[in-house]
Amino acid sequence: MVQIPTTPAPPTPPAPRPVPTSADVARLAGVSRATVSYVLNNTSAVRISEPTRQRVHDAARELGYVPHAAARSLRAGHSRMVLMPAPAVAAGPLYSQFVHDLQQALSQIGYTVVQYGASGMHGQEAVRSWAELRPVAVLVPGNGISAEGVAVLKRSGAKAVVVLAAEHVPGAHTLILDHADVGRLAARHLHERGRRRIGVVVPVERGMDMFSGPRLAGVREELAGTGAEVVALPMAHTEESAAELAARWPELGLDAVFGYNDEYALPLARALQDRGVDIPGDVAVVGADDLLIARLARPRLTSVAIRLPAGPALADLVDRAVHRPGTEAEHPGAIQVALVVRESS
Amino acid sequence: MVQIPTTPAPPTPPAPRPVPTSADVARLAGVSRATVSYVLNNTSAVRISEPTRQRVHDAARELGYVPHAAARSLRAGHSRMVLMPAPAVAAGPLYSQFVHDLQQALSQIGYTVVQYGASGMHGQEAVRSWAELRPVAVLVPGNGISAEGVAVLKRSGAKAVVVLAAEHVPGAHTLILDHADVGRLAARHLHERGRRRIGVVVPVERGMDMFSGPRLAGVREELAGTGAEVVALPMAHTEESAAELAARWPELGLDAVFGYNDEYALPLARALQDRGVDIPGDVAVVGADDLLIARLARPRLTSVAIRLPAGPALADLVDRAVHRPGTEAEHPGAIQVALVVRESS
DNA sequence: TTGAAAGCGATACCAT
DNA sequence: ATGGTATCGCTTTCAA
Repeated sequence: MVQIPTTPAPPTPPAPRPVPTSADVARLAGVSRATVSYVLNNTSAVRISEPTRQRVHDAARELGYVPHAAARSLRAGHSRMVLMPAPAVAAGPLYSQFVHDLQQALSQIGYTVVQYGASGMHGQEAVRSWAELRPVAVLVPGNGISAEGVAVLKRSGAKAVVVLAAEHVPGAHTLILDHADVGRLAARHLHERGRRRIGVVVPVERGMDMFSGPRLAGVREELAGTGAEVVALPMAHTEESAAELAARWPELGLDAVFGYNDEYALPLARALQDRGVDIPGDVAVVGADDLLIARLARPRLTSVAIRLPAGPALADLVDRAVHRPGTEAEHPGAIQVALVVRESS
Repeated sequence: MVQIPTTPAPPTPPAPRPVPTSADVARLAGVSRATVSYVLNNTSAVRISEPTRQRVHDAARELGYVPHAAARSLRAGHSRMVLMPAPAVAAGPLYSQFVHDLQQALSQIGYTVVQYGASGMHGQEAVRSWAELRPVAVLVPGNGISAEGVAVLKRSGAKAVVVLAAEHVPGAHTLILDHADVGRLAARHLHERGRRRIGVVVPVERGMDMFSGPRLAGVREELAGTGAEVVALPMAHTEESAAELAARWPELGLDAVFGYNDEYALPLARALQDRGVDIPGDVAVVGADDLLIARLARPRLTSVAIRLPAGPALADLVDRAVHRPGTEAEHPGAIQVALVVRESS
């Protein structure tokens, strides 16, 4: 038998029938692509006869036609996409709720929220990958963007850049949230209650240092010069890690602890109680984020509440910024941070 | 002065300098668009002289050029985007961690995960809006998609559709997770412990019924014909709602409660204890999701653990499906659901 | 080594 | 009432 060498007999894989385009619909309906576009978009500026409409709709349904968003927005020159880079750390309850509310609110007014998970990129590289998607607005949670980054986004067509950061970022609508304030508030409170050797939980989970760093720094800053001592306490978000830390308590000799977070403070408080430490008698405990679990603990946990902006308000800010690209430096104001004193301190 | 009538003097709005394109870069560098593409993509099939490279790079930097992802993937005919519709409800800790891990794992192997927040759409309408983005794979958490939906996605170019649902969805890789099983497991356990009047917390938050319905049904089903009674207990995720429910306890006369979730079970357990109810003496409590807080409660909370697939494993499944579009009906198997007995029951 | 040009899919102007 | 066609930004043959 003779093998034909030139044509290696293409194995003809399952023949993945190509994705239908508007041209296919037009062909099947016996009309032009323009007509297809008119019909499917209900263009009011042009009248299409009812029979034609029907034929187009039938053809589209038969082929299972779905328009191509990229092609559409390429042609249109804009999109209604609001991009939020997904955080490097698994979202806590506070942030999950925040994103969810914002998403709802933005959907209401016609935007599409996209959480973009591009882990492993940093700084300008990350910013550029966001800009490639040409979002109409970008909402950055955390200090991951600089003034230059904002400029890149703006030049790429973003009408609004909203940043949640400790300091104002030029060109962006900055929601000021300085995690050092959280630490300061907790430290001041503990100091006022007469505590002088204060531990600060520092999560060992990587990516968390973005928040834990400033919080610890805030505590240190607040207590500088008061004679009070500050001890950093590395801890993982597990029962075991909390138990180990509690086991070392006698040698640490602390009379208070800022637990970074309600989610870290609580396991530690539990572990301490299990070893016979009285809260707040022997050790005062303060958490943060004011989660529901803080209220469920016994004693109820004192916590630093962070009042993130409500979804509709933030959505409205984005919407206004999109319509008035001029108002760049509008300061939406600082985020409220407040101590909620309960029984643990 | 003579006005040229054909040009109606475009009002020239604030002149938002148009977004620079590769053509602009080419112009500034004095080369063709092709050369720009070669240089910026480091095309190996073609050699560009070092001086030219430099000029192109300089021009790109000067203009702040960022490539247009939509145009790129339109031309390429494919993308590496894995789309996950954002759930209608704020994500709990279990799901947040799951998404985060999966995102990390997919990023490792070159995919981009996008959580798409298109609230307010349902069924086929929602599916079509996902298909418009032409993702290479779609991962649907929950029963929000049918066999027809999968077909639409596949026809739109999706190589893999992974579904987390109670029943196998034809055409998709289905990870079977029947929330009724969660209810069944809890119910069986409580019945074995001799409980006969069993309450089931049903979250009032909207969107939650997607999971609470099956869980309640599972409890009912498991106890059908045993003579045990089942009482649905509407409750919000707040301390107050839990307290109200606890206040009605005497008239309810229940000896056990399945709390839907650790996050609902715990506030209720607390409220009951506050009213002098002994756990598990008077009332047995079972939660679900096996969160850390279940272990922190006193007594420690019995919980139904749901072992979601690990990020890397699932990422690998997606990757294989993308490369072998044929293996459509591969069953990744059911998700493990297991009771973790602690002290509350 | 570089450039001209075709085309990806959809839309909107201008004719017919 | 429809159709032809230029265009959006980019990649990639094919020629030069």
